[in-house]
Amino acid sequence: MAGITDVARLAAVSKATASRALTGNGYVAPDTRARVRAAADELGYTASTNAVSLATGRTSNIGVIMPYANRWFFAEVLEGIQGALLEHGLDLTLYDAKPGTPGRARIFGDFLARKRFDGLIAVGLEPEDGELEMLRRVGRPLVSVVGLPGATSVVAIDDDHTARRATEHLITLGHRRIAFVGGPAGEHGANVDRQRLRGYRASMADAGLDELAVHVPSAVNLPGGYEAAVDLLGDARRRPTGIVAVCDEVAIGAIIAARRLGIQVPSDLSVVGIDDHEYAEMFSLTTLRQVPREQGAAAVDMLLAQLGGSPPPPVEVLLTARLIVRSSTGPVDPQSSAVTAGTRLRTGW
Amino acid sequence: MAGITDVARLAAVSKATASRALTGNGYVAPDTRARVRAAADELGYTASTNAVSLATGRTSNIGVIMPYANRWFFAEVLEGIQGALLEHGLDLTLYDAKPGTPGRARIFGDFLARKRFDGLIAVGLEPEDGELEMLRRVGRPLVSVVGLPGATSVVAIDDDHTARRATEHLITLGHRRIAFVGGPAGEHGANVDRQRLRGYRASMADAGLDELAVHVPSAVNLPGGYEAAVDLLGDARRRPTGIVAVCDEVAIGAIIAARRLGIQVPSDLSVVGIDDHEYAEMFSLTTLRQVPREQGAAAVDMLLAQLGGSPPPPVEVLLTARLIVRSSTGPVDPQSSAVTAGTRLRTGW
DNA sequence: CTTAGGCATGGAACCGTTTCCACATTTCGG
DNA sequence: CCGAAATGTGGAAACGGTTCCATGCCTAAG
Repeated sequence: MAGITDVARLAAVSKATASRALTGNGYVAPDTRARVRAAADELGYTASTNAVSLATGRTSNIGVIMPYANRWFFAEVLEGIQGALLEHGLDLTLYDAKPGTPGRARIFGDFLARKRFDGLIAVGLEPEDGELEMLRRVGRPLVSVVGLPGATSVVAIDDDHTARRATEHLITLGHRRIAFVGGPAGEHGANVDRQRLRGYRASMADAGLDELAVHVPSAVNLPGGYEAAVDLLGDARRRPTGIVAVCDEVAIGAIIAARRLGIQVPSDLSVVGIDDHEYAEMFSLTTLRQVPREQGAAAVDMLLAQLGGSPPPPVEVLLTARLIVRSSTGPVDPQSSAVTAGTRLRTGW
Repeated sequence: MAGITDVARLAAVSKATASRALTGNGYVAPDTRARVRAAADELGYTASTNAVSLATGRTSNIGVIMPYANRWFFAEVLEGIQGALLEHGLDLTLYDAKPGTPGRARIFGDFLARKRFDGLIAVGLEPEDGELEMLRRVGRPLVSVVGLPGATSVVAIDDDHTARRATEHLITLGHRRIAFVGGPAGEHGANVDRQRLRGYRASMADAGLDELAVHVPSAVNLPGGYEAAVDLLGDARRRPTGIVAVCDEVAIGAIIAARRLGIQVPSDLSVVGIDDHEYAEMFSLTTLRQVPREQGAAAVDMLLAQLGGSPPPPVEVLLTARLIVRSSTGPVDPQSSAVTAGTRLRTGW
């Protein structure tokens, strides 16, 4: 492998000059620079990142820590981050810190301590124990996408408000019996889900519908939404006319459940989600669109700003989700409450 | 930040001894080692990875390059790799090389050339132009999960064989009109998809059913499968009794389409997929299970083996997919071919 | 009782850059 | 025309580790 010494020799200059010519720091005569460049090209020279980092103290690498890499939101954010970093010529090191695993402890204990990065982006991280403190102790700029509220600069949508708008959308359409499907049972579960639930409750309360508010917890994915909806919709007497789902996957699960139970969407049941998942269109799902990819890119921008200037006070960027009306929601049908068809699960598809 | 010099001073030994004590290379008296360890702990010492890499030539980092990070297969493989690396204390740098993007060119041109890793895992990579040559020129051990056949060590399932078994499963159940849904139109599309199509065709030919073989191309995802199946199933006369889908997502799309068209699964239509996607169970999908997570872990093992000893000849590890029979497939129903219900799309859900 | 070899340690070179500092040469305002 | 500032270059010192080599001691084999 050709080193800068080789380049310098070939260009007949000193290492120092070669370095200046290639990095652009300091004075170099134009033709000298050209000669060095040519030599570098000829030798196929690429600076050793390790040596550069050691000398400058700057890795050109950003760490990304998230609890999952295989869920829609996280995967999309990851792609957004990756794309933005790519443009800046920065590498990305991924830390997949699954809650409650021994691996997670190692990540916080060992991996982060290596400081292989100039800055860190935490996505949807809900710190346990002393994890927040450990993040802090790393001593690198930290930006988060969802989560770590107050502790760092954050980019996210306003989950409370978004759930409110989803609920209001149904209320405006005349719905009163509106259930919230998905998310945490009790005090557990992700912050995001709890906030959305809170937004739903607030919205119901504002409309004087406290009494009718119902929360059906579920796993936050398609099968979870399906099962919860089967439960909820199976009993015709407590069946709502509208469902606010904690996210699109749950909403789609609910739609599939409704379909299986012979309940027509939207004439018998309106369903609204949050996300605008890649499947939303296929299921004609009305939803509040967020674009995780943009959130990832925004986080990169914020981080880079911090890497440049002095650390700004923690900033909170709240993006607004846009309501995308498709045909999973509609006005409440005065007839529909009489419908009793399909209360029993049919078997098979 | 405490350096090894500080540790050495505190433990009253030389840098050399401190290094040996901490890395475990070379002779160190037990009590000296203990003293150094204690000093390191007290100072909260963590070796600078850059300095270590520079001195040893070993980054403790593995690069992973894949065209997508947000598709089921890729995300699962990624988690498998991450988990395995975590156990070995290795970091993971992710390169998301989307086909045909300018970013991809930069990744191959600049990013990989930095050699920030000891080895590289390519997942489902289909090299364009001189990309294979560029990968080679990086000069680091390379293992791939799916793709790069022959060029490197590979771990994958035998797609041809797997599709064959899926097809044979339906044939054994008495099906004759079996269509293949999903994948490439013409010569384009992913290698994997082409191989599966080939396996299907071969199996049909073996059973003397060449004439009945039908391929309906589609985007390789849920909506793609849905649309293709609506087309295929819409016309009762050319409707098959069985569908082999290129993957589970497409299969599920087809099941949803069938359901929407009023076609009963499995009595009117059997559907078999490949993957055992996380949604497969919910849809009672019969499928050939592959476990991408294991493939990722296996790739890590192979790579680590290469990093240790001398490079072995390219090895091909073909995993066997297991047939998981659920209730989306069943014996062909002699009555069912007479069924004509639901040929027209109903609107709404 | 030698002496070869294992054990334990420290000094110094080295990994491949960047950058500080010193020095020389221009350029330019006054 | 002169001195200061700007420009251009090279030597050498970092950056923070690992490892080669030399040294000295101790043990055990011959």
